[in-house]
Amino acid sequence: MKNQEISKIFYEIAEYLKTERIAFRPYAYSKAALSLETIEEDVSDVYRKGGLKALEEIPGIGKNLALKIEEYLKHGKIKYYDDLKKKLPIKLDEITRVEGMGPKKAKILYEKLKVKNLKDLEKAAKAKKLRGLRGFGEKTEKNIIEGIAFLKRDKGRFLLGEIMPDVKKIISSLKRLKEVDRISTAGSVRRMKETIGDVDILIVSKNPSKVMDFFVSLEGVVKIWSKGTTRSSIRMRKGFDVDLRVVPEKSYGSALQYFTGSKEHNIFTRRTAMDKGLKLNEYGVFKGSKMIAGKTEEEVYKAIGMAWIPPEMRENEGEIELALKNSLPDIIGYNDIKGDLHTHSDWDGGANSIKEMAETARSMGYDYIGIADHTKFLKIEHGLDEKQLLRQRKEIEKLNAELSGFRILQGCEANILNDGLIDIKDEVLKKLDFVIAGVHSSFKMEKEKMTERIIKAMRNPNIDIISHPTGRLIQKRDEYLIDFDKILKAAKETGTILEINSYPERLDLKDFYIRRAKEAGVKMVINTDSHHKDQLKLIEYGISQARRGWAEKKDIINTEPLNRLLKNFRY
DNA sequence: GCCGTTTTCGGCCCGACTGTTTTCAGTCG
Repeated sequence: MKNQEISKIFYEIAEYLKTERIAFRPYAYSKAALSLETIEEDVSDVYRKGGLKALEEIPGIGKNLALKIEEYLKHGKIKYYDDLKKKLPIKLDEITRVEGMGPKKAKILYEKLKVKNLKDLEKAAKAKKLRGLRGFGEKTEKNIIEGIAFLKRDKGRFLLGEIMPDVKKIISSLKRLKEVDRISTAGSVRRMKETIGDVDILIVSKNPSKVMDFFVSLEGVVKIWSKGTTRSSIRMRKGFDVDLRVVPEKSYGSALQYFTGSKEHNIFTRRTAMDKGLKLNEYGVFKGSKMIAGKTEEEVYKAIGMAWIPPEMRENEGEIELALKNSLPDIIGYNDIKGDLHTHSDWDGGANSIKEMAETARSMGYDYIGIADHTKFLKIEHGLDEKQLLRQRKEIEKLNAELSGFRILQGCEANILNDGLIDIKDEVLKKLDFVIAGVHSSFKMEKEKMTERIIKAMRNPNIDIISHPTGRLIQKRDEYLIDFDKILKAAKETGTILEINSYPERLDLKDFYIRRAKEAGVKMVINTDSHHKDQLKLIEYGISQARRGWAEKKDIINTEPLNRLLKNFRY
């Protein structure tokens, strides 16, 4: 798809234009770049079907940019961009990734010191050549060296599940401060995005300097980027940054709305407000100079004619249109799950016994738990064979006899072999309460073969659930190649349930696919894939992913009580 | 360079903070 390539070029052009101190045109280019990034259609298709006219229909693309897109599609390059690069032959995108380095500083460094890339920049800074240049001093030099070190160490984004425990700790420390009147996370943490760049926190306080003093001296702070009375920014030992903002009580709601984002959501909400003759910013909603809302998010959204939108949905993916009509989906809540169906016990090398897993599940208020240990093909995971599964069944029956008001279900996480067959005999699968099947080998199959492989497993009437259906590991491994539409069609036909795996590096299905599954009428289940009883609480991330995919309670089978749940299983 | 029931010109987000200056430019969100 050419969208991303062209989008990247437009973003770079915007940066180049900033070095020339041109006003507004950079803004137009970045807006167009963002637009290309987010549209679903391939620009080559758009152009093929409707030519330049159709390109101009894309928001943010006018005559001029349509021509540049055409040029790229035809010749694989854009002359305007090449000329800009010739004029300033440096790796702008690379250099501006360094915290504190923007396009204008980059230009100065090229003109004075011939700095062209990250390497040159590091060399010059370490040789103390930056200090003395206009706008540069010792501190800037030091910050640049540290910024480069950070870039080298990390890709800059963290898994939600990786930093959420730290975020909760920071929030509860701040909450204990008597100067803090109100507090909330904002930004991508509040939207529960699968990866987080930095953490935003918003508070109301009548004594901000006290709060800021406390904030910058929190346990684990390794660097103070900035400290003021309305905003401070720190880096934690783990490597992520936290931004704290203090806002007045009367603007808390609008500030929360503003800083929660996403950027695209905000652009659209502000535009909607403008259409109604109102102005929306972080301080409130204004009619002329009169403030008509701001204290709570609910009243802010109401003032611009919308229903309150759950943070997880705020990505400008159609939620605003629905909020205007007051017809947002009633997405699943964090307390709607009645049991976890994908957990591992010490039978396959997990940390805890079946009984311990069940007790933890029960203490979380669940009505049932499914034990789904690996099966024999996965030798590394001590997979169970037919005999062991039948023995395990006896033990679970015994445990259930001792329990009332709670039920342990026996499943297994069987392997879908390369040919789509399952590594456990059907007559044994039939005896279990439910069966999960997943791909755990040969991830690099061709798309068609992999799709066929999974669909064949779905057609086995003993298979109820497909675990982590796309196989991705965030920042580590891409999803395997599958035709998701075909998978959905087969799931619908066979009544197979697709898993939303809550494991922080999986989150599989991801939000985008969840939404498609929901639209296709395919049922899903939110599981943790726990190998330890403490991991059962990871369910929060599966639920947030489901919310980001607009899933409702009725789309998720493990929101149902036991008797209804069991009807979803075929044998 | 885009956009438009405020429509073909004049807006486009702008405030906070740092590090440099000696009143402000650059960066960030």
